[in-house]
Amino acid sequence: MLNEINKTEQHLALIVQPLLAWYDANARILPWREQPTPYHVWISEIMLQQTRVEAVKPYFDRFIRTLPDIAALAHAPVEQLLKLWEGLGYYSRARNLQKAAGLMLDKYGGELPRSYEELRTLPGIGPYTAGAIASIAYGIPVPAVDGNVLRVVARLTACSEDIGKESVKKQMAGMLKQILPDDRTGDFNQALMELGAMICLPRGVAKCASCPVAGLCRARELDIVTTLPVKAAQKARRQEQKTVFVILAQGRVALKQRPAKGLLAGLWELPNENSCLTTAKAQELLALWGVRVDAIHKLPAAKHVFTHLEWQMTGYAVYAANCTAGLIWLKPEQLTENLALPTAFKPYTEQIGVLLATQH
DNA sequence: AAATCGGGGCG
DNA sequence: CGCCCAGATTT
Repeated sequence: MLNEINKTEQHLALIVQPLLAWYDANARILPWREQPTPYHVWISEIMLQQTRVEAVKPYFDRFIRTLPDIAALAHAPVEQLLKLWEGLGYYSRARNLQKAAGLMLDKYGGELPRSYEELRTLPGIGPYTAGAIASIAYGIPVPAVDGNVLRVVARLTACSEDIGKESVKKQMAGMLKQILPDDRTGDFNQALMELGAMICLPRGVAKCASCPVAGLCRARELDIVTTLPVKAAQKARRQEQKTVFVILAQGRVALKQRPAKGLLAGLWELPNENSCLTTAKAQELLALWGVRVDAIHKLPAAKHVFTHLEWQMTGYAVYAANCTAGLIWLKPEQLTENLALPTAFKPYTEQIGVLLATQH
């Protein structure tokens, strides 16, 4: 067994030089590569967790302009932070970013710590991100194993094990650590990811004809590229019914803040109920909230898909006689400028302007 | 080990 | 519609 790993390692070692040469010629120009300071590398790596490069680009630029350093991040109002993160998802990433910035001020002289182990202790920094920051920002020889790397290595070595298993990730990280070129650890880690993102694409669309290490790919030899990597099928999503209210009064719309924990923690939302209500039942609930209804009409149904959850939404536009206590009433521009709203409510929030302008 | 936590792009 | 993305944390 150990012998098998050694053989695989010797084989993998052959990719280092051609991969680096390919990276030198083909690396994308990305905002966080322009001035790869530890702070920039850190922010980009957190944003890139489970998120595509193209989606991150505009968020990264705006974030760095607004909060250019660790101190600015640590001292930013949390509402501003969440507004900068609005639409990017996995909002605990933003909160953890700020917690970690505080720790850097308190414990690390206002800088990122310079070792894998210390980075790993900070909130939001797991095995991948610690490896990425350590290697890219500080040249420390540690691997950075993300989804791209798992796919690339699984194919190069014709590994048919489930890449979701922790044991498989550790085995690959162990092999990569042995072959890391000491003088270019950050470039090597990025080159593996870049190859996965540009050439060694998921499913049946890998561009093997353009791959700098196609001649070293066991999966290609065996003609099993499209069957790799192997991943366990994921469970079906839980379905949830929702009734969402756009409640309007005196040129304002009613909002409320979500709980501090759980899904979309602390973000703002349109008042809603976890069931599909008829107009009559909706009126009863509104009465319970103290809303005096002048007019109510149904809005189109909408759906929002999360990773493990699906909202089937029905909506009501409600013209109210009063601005009820217990709800927060805002003018449309206050809403868009200051508060972070989840994308899930977009089908309804984007109608607020028109609904306010409509006579009822 | 399994569940939770967003949102979007693409075949 | 299902898969996957520069994953981490909690249970």
